[in-house]
Amino acid sequence: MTGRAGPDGLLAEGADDLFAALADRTRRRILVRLAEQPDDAGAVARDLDVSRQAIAKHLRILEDVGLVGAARQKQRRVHAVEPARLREISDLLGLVSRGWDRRLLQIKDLAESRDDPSA
Amino acid sequence: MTGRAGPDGLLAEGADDLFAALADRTRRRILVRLAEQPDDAGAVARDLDVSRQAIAKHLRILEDVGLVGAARQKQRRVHAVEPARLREISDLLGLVSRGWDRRLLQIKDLAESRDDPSA
DNA sequence: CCATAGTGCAACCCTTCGATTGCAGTATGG
DNA sequence: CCATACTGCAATCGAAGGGTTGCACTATGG
Repeated sequence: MTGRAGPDGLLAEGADDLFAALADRTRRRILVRLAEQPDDAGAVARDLDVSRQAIAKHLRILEDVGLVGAARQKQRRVHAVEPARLREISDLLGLVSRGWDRRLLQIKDLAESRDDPSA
Repeated sequence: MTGRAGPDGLLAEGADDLFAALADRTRRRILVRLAEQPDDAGAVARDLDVSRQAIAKHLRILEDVGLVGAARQKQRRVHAVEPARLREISDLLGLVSRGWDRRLLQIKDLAESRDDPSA
């Protein structure tokens, strides 16, 4: 996403779409469903009890951020979770949290000094 | 969140609120801002060029999911990022992605066999 | 050739939610 | 006691987005 480690990764260009994609419960259900079994939109829709078109929209979003991939099989479009992309994300979050931990060590002291009633 | 490792963590009860909290760009900006410097709603609002009330709402949400903590200082309410909670989240995501990686090794083979044009 | 099952696009409803403004309450400091 | 600077709640506006239905298109398989 950035290559730089630290809090600013959260504000990077693609971060918005990525977090937005993950924010929807139905999309997360789709991810879990696809992790169990790659399938086409219709099959997922039947399992999750949502219309095929709604699932298709979600799949489009998940594809756009690289969380799932798709491949044509005859007239079907079979979708599957993209593990590499997934790994990327967890790594990013790891970096962010580590960066914060580092910063927050100083900040904690700082905050305590500011708590000082002498201010 | 669950204690169990694996994709299902994404569907856990609190996951919705957590991802929703992280989904908003302004809230992520607030987190970064607070990581640099713990402060009250008014100060953050001035920096981010958003109304104080809007910031206050966001802070409430961030508090609810445990991403930030607050402490009274005289009449001020000073907010700061909660590193422990942050760590929790990245750990969860790590578990999820590792779980998926494991599953997806099998799934990849499966998908490739399904891609087989002889079908 | 026809029935079937998948896709993709578009229009629409309705709920959610981010942001604003306004006002009242509370505590600090002169 | 009064001015200041916070806080907290409420009402409102507008945009975004999830879900639905409907229709046209394509390709497989009898």
